[in-house]
Amino acid sequence: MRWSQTFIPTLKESPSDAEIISHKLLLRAGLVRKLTGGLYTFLPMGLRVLRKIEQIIREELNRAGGIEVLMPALQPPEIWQQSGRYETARDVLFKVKDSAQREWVLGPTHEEVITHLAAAEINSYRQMPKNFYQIQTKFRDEIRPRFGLMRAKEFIMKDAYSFDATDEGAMASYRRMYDAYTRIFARCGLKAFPVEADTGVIGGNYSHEFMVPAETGENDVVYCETSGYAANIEKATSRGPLLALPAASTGSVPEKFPTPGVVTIEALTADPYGVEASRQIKTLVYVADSQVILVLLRGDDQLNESKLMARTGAVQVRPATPEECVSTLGARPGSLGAVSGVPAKVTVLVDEALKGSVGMVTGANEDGFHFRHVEVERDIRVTRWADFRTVRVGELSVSAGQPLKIRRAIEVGHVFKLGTKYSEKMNATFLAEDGQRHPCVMGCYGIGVTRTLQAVIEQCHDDFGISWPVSVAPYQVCITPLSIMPGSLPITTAEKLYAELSAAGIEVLLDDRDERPGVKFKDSELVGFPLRVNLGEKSLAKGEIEIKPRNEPMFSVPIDQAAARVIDWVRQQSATLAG
RNA sequence: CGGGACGUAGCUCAGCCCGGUAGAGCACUUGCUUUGGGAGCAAGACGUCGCAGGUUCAAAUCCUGUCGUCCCGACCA
Repeated sequence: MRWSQTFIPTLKESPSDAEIISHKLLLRAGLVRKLTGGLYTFLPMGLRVLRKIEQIIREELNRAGGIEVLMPALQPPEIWQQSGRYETARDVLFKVKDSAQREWVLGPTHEEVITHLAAAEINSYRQMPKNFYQIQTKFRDEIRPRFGLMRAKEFIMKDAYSFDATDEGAMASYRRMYDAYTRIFARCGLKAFPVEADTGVIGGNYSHEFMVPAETGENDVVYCETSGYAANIEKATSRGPLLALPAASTGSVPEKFPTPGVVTIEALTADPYGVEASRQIKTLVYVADSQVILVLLRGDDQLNESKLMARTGAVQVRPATPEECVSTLGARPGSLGAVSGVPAKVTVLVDEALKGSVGMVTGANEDGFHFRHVEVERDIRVTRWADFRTVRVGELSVSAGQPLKIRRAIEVGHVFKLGTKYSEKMNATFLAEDGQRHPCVMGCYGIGVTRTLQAVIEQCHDDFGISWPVSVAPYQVCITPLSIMPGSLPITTAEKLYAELSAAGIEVLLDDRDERPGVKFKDSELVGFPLRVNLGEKSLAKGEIEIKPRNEPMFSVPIDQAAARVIDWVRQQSATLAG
């Protein structure tokens, strides 16, 4: 391809609505253009990268036994009602009406469609395992699209769904996909690593997210370098808070004392009270699926809502309003406690960090008063103990007892053992060897294709622009003649090299624009081609061609060896990425 | 949905406080010069100042509303 024939609108300056580096580079390198918030047009260079990532995904999934299908993006709401997600996924569902005022759903994912298919078509254990996948545009009614392709209203996703006759079979399918994902991201040149993920209301222990470390990511990953433990902070556990609780009881009974105007943990730590946050009990009132519950944490801990949902099985949780607090406990937030005045029907969930705690301070359910000398196990009616707190950096890992670290990351993939949640609801059953009907055991597996593209940029760039791994680069080589005067040595040599490389199957872009060398150099570095070949009068006169890998120093080779050296370089880089 | 900021040329932005002929740089067109790291000179084209009302002799500028964008938060199947 010739530069003048394609369309690469590069920009010197970043549009002001781009915040993070990968978003700026997407625009500056002419890969995409914004139509409106969360909706982007892929231009030729961006589309080529996208297709390459898709191709890597296809190859690896096919190798892992996946079979490609294509499901409708437009879906009837009935199947969403059947699975129950018409309600639970309400906030992200795009709905449209046709001319007859009939409602349709634009699919954010396809569990319902594929399970509907399986229900009709899979009747025997002999038809399994099956693993269907597709690469398709998804729609999600994001409240706040941001960061370019990272979080968009419309995005391309690879989604796969496995069907097995047995739990062991489902685990094997899961493992195959986990391994395939590892290879896919490695081939894309991405340093992505799997972390344990929250399984939400479905439960179970089999969910991993593939994370790309990046400060601009929207996830916090907790990890231990010694044991290799890594988990999404929604799921992560530790050996508990670092600060130990006081060992000795400070009094035999809870004692009420006045705390006028004190409504925060922090205010109680100040004079004249001087109660450290770790000696306070934080009493949170939540509404879990319309049920009012209390959650008690140590004052210096934060509630982890994902854990709350996982432990209670609630589909939706939210903090209670001040009015709901008053009607339940008789006091406003800031003076709440569970020592007295808790209605018998209200569930009291207590974080395990409070186990054995004595000499604690908590609200008295009376505005302006707190209790001191509280012993949780003695003075509070505990419905259930569990882990509800958010892990903090430096706490010790459960397995190795070493300090945990936390870092930001971009989620690019997710593997999830679903079990029979959807197959039961949508009646996807089969006849097993034992002559009985069983629900299929399912797994689902997603890769954000457009997000992966941007994650590569986020990870592979420098001050000059993008630096594509050769496996996903829009073109592997950019030939840059410094003069395009017809008949001049640079352009004739360039044409010859272009023909040789193309014949060898190398993807080459020939920068045939009538631009000054500086412009061509800057543009090729901005767009990020892995290898550039400079053809200038001076070096050609010496019988040499300059080869400039994007990330390595330039070197010169004799003209007649140039094609072979370029081909070698590209093949070597490709081989490295292919593992 | 709450809090904040911003909408002026294709892009980045100034002008707005204090109302009076709509600006700069980059990009674009033409010519000349230049030709190994985002060139120089000259000429040129490009705008209902987001939109709608209002105040005023007069509104990019002041007021009200509205739409859009971005940031923080809430949300994230």
